[in-house]
Amino acid sequence: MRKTNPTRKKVLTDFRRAEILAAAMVVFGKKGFDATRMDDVAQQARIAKGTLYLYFRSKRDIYTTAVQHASAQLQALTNERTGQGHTLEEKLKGFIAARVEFWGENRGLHRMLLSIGREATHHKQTLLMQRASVDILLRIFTQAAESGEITQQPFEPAAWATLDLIRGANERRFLGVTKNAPEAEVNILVAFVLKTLQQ
Amino acid sequence: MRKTNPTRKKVLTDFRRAEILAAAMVVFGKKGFDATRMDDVAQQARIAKGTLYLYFRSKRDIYTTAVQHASAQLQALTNERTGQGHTLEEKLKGFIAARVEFWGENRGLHRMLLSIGREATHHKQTLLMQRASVDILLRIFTQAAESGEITQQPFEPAAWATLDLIRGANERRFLGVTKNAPEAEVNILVAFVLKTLQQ
Amino acid sequence: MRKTNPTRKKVLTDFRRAEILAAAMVVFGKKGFDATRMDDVAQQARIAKGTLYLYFRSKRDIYTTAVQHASAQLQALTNERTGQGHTLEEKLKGFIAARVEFWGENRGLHRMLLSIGREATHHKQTLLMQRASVDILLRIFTQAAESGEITQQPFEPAAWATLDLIRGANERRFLGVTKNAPEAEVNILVAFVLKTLQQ
Amino acid sequence: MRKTNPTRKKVLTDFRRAEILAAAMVVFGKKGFDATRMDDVAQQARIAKGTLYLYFRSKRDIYTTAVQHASAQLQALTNERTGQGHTLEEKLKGFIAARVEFWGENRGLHRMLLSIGREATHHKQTLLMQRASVDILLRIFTQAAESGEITQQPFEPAAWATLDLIRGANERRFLGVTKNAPEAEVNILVAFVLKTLQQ
DNA sequence: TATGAATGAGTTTTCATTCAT
DNA sequence: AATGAATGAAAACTCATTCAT
Repeated sequence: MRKTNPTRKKVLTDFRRAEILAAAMVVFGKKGFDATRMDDVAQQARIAKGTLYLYFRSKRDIYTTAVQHASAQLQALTNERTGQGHTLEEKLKGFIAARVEFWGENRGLHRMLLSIGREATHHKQTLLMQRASVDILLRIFTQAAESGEITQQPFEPAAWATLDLIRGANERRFLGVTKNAPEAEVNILVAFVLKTLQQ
Repeated sequence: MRKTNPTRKKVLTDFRRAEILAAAMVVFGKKGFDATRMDDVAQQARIAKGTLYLYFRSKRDIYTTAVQHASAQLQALTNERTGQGHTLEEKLKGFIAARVEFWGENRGLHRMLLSIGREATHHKQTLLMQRASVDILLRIFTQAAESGEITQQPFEPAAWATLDLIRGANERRFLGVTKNAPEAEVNILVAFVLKTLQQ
Repeated sequence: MRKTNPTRKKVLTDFRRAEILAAAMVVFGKKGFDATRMDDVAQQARIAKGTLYLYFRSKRDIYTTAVQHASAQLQALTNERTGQGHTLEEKLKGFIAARVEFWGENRGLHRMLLSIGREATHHKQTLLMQRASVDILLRIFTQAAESGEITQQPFEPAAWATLDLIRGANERRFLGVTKNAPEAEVNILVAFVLKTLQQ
Repeated sequence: MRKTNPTRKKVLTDFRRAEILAAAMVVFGKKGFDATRMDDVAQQARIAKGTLYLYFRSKRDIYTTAVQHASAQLQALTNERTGQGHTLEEKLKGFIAARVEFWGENRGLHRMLLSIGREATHHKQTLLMQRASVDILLRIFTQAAESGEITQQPFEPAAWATLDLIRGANERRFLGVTKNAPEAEVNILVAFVLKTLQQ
């Protein structure tokens, strides 16, 4: 008769939400927001359509939450990877490796997020996420300049260029255009970016 | 009994098709494929919705044709611009300028085409278009290597990187993140790519 | 090629709207707002479901418009009928006859409107309509008092009572509980109300 | 082997059913049948949604039972109140007071019951209930005629009119249109009905 | 040829009812 | 007996496509 431990309930709910988000990422990633049917998400999550609405308010709610989720995960992974490095090259490698790994494991999401969304509503979210990444890079570059590894210069263009190169490389890997191993891919990208920062 | 010159007729038809395609590019570019309504396209083209179906079989048909159209236009512009140059830098500048100009005038299309489409059906088209661009770059790079301007190396990575950088720069211009004049943008990009090709 | 006379178009649109409203009144009246399916309305109007949405924004829009329509019609009929009378009895007869006739011809609507709607959202509309009727009665009663036909008194209770009696009588007629001819019904009601106004 | 007294069990069951019915009356009255959610009823009854189905077969079953319940209660109260009176006025006052009190305490139910229901299934129930009330009134009126208090006449119209007036008065009180105290309201109604019965 | 009103299949969302715990 | 998460049928509404004019 008594309510069971509310924490227990919350854990279960969070678990279900996570399951649904995982399923949604797969389907949204494969088909995009518009072409995704709630039926598809439900089927992927192996639950009934109506159940989705016990955990999320709407299709858009699922999408938005999935994006925020992914974004947070990526930032965490980036901090972890870049924190381990000391030289510019090490930090840069960490930054890039985080993105190659993360998107490699969340391929669907990549298109969902990094190709600037078709729908105007998604632009802001995408830009915010990119902005956060650029800021991390700027910090890395500035520190390297302060420690004399590279010369001072306006780093913003190089930061954006770095993101552009990573995005392109990932896309081509996911589409099978290129077939480098992740580590090789990372090294190629690091080399490119370092060249970019040279005088 | 027939009076109308069939050629004359064809010209008219082509003209109408072109008008519709132009309208469609605007709307598809602004809203994306799914969010675009046939009503929107008709209104933009200043014709009745039903008329669209006299010139195209379906919404998807309009989309596909628009993409092919744009692709052809871009190739033509690229050939023209790169043909005028003699040094690596001149040809590269032509290549990049063609893309900055073209997409600047067809902003809508940019998202429509260069962000790898969400639906699998669009991938092929996008990749074909990119492949054509990469091939042109490879030719430019190889000629420069032959003429001793740069050292021989596997140029494919640099070619793809060039496209990545152009795409990113254009996106940011269209979204207002960066505000460089076209010429300045081109110069920045050329410099980046040349660095990329250095030892 | 030229647009046809815009008036012509408006006439057609109004006609369609009227057709849909008529159909909607029948179905809403029979089943009530919630239990009515848009399919039902469409079928009753002999058009496709989607067509409803070319003329009305939503189910509620159809309902609201139908109510306003009916309300306006009733007011007009009331003014016509009461305007013809000179004595209290004649005017009262006009007022009541208008309601017996009108609802007799729009039975469905009667339940839709006069049984105070179940849903809170409909109360305001219903009350506004009743208020308008009460005001007409008050004017009639006051004039009769001024001309000495009846004694001055607070007329509002009698006005509401009049509406209550008419509603009940109509309901019973429509449900087959009573079977008086309309004229007889009107006379009975008039007699009741006149008694009510006596000292 | 059985231990539990079946009567005891039945008492418990009846108690639960009564609790649920009370909760249901509140919610149905406030929102109407269609707009009421089983969740609402469960919450109001402070039990789980599933539990409702241990005591009732369906939403409609709850509704129907609630109506019958209310109807029986009203009849009982009416008998009690009218039984105390000796003159026409006293009995009539009892009859009306019973209805003003009862509905005042079960406001929700009022709309649920007395506004002739939208769905045909509800009509019969409502009519049966009204018929019972009319019969009581007829008895009161006939007795008064026999004792010479009023003259013989067809009393059915006056009986129905009485119900109409009570219903209207109650509705307006519940909606806040009028604000008379219950006793005042009763007196006004009695006066109206007595006038109605005069020559 | 051009129109735009009409269509109805397909989509998101709701909620009475069921059922595993 | 009680719970409340899960279900899926059903409803409102959209929009690509058709077709009578």
